[in-house]
Amino acid sequence: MAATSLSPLVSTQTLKTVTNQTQHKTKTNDSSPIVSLKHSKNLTELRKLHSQITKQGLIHHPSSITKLISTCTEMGTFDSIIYAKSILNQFRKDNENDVTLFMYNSLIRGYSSIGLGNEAIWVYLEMLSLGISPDKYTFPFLLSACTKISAYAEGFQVHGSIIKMGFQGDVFILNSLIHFYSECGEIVLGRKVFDEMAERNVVSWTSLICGYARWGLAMEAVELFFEMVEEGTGPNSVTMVCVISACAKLKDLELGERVCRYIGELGVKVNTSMVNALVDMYMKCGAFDTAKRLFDECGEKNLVVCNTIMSNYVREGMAREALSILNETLGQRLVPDRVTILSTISASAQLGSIFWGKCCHGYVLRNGLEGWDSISNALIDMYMKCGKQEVACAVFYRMANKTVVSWNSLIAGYIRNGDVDSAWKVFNNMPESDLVSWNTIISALVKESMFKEAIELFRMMQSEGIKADRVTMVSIASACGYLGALDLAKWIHAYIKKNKIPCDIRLSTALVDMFARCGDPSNAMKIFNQMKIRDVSAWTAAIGAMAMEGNSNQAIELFNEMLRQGVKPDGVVFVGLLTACSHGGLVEEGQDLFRSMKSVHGISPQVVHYGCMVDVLGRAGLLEKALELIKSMPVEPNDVIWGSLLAACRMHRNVDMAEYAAERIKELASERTGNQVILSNIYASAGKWTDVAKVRLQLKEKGARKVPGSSSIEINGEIYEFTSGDASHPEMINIAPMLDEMHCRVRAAGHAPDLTNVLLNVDEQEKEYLLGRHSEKLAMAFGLISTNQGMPIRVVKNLRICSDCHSFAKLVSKVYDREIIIRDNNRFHFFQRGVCSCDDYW
DNA sequence: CTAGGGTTAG
Repeated sequence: MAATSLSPLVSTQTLKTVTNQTQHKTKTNDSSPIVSLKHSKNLTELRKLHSQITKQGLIHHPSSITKLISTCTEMGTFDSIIYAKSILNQFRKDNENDVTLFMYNSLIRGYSSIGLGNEAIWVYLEMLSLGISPDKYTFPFLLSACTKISAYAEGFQVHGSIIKMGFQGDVFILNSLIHFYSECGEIVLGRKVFDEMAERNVVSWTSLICGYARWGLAMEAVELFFEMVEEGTGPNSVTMVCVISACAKLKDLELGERVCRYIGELGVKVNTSMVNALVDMYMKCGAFDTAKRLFDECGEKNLVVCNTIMSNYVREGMAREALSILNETLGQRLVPDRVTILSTISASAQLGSIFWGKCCHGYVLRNGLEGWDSISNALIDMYMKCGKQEVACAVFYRMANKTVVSWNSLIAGYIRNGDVDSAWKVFNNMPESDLVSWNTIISALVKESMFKEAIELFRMMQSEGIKADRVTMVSIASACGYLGALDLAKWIHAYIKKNKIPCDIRLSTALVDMFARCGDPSNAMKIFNQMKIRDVSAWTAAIGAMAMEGNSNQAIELFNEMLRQGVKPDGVVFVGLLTACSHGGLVEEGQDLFRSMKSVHGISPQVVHYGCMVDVLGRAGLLEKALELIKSMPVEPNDVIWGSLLAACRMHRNVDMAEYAAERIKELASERTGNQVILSNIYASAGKWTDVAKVRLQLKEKGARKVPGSSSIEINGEIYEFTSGDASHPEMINIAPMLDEMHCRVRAAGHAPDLTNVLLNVDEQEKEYLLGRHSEKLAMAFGLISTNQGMPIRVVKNLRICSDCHSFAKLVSKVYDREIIIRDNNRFHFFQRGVCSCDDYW
């Protein structure tokens, strides 16, 4: 008949005709126009048809309603499913006894397909209330609904009903159960269902493999795959996609290629999804070339594979490559979606390209993508990285649904742009902070040298119930290292062990560095020796530990061992090495190493390396040689280089060369004030007070002040800080008498104050007083009264120790029979029985 | 009933 040949895109006019023709048959005959409309994609037409027929009161047959409903639900759009529900509601009002199970099954499936799992469950409950029992088709739909909204409790109840109703032999239903449990993270329960199945098919295996892969049990997923193949179940392309993505997660290329051999052997159909999974795996395993080749080989690309390769490039920091893929995507006339744009925004952020960033933002606005929070979050990040704080804020404040990530991106952005105050304000005002928020702010404090505050925040974070991870601990270890607080260091190490925080190469390296800076090289080396993999940074930390201790030979030995193990040196490790040489006075070795940089390792020495060499030569008193080296530099020497020479001149009291170096610094019009301070020290040492006054005046004009000397000491886990001449310290009542006593006893032992270390041109008595109140002396005094005999005293000083404090500390160690350890900004000084480990050479 | 691409901190 004519009705059955209706095309899906039939005109309204035709519809009317057809409807009129078949009116009288509708009541009794199932072959109504509705049947042919099943393939219609047009809801408007369906609506018209439906209202027309109902207006005439013609449709009352349950099977016609059923077909109408299933037609709607198969369209799978939001509107069509809502419409199907309204048809059912209307029908039920008049003919409650005629509603069928099939109608409900259709609706449950429909709601589930558009993600409205809750509605699906409500429809199911309504069905039960009408006394209609579910059948074997109901449960997969229902479980899929529960899966979509992670309705664990409901799904669990459904499982109960399945058993009660005796459906536990149905493969379809059990597969849905496995899928449900796997998605909800209850992989053990999924496995149980799987194990108890009498017969399994590909979907059973695949669902479980996917579950394992999704929840980080990638190895189990791959093993299950091999088991499946062994048992004789052939994988399909879905299985392959899952297992390949598991290999990608494992970053195991060899395993991935082994898995891939089955594609050919078992004749699995290769589709675009599989190509995509393969490209992703090769990228994640670092085989960019293979991935790119595979990508290039599939002539017609789909959007997903373009997105895959792009996002991988972005993640690896290869923004240029990502943008070239975008070009190709557009060339294929593919329309970028929000994932494409997300990667493009990140690429723009990486390049700091405000041009690309603005293009993206425009595209987002034109296509109404700003409602996706991840897009807006990426925009905030991008504008921050391009230095456009105001625009980033504007995007942030326009967001209707800000997430933690939005707030975190804002905080990180402020910090990147040096506005720690704003970051702090945002952090305190955000509705809920997560681990990332805390890590961001803690690492910012460390960068700002606010170490005590960083540790305080770490403690606060724990009292808020947020568990630290290895990122937190890297920051905290580094803060502790700068504080030189050994007890805290040991506590941190124990904390990591106790809380089973996984120690990756970064954290281990941070711990090595921490113990090194806290003056515990043996613990530093213990951790270093336990490391399974060591990169250049790890070796550098260990070498630094030896350098700080003044154990230069061991530092060089470590370096040689590193080379033997095939680790390629970089510029940074040479800084540590050359520093070690200068501390140990190893001129020959330093020169050899310096030369080997270019000739053996192909590393061109940077300005900083020349600076180290000037130190090496200068500290050995080879001032002329140092000057020669500076003059031979291929690049223009900067203020740091001249500053090193200046420092050497100070040590060897060569005023003429010091003045020459100072002239060069002045020529460079440097903003750095440290050199001026050194210069004024030299003049002061030489007794040229008028010159000192001149330099200090220059400093004043620039608005700079000498960094106040400060020392810290850790007593019973508490860190006490002292600044030079600070009389207001709460502990001063106890410290002052102790200090007096120390001065008396030390003077009796032959100490004469070295007044040249005092800058200010004040009278002799005043100078002596100021010198006697240097921060390291205050800390030493406090250490003596707060610790028991036999306990070493550990002090950390922010500047280089002055020569008076150095000889003072030597005598204190002798008179009081105490081991005194002072870490200045350069190295460790171990004072024992009147001698220092640096041999008075620093 | 089963599948693939995504933002933030170090």
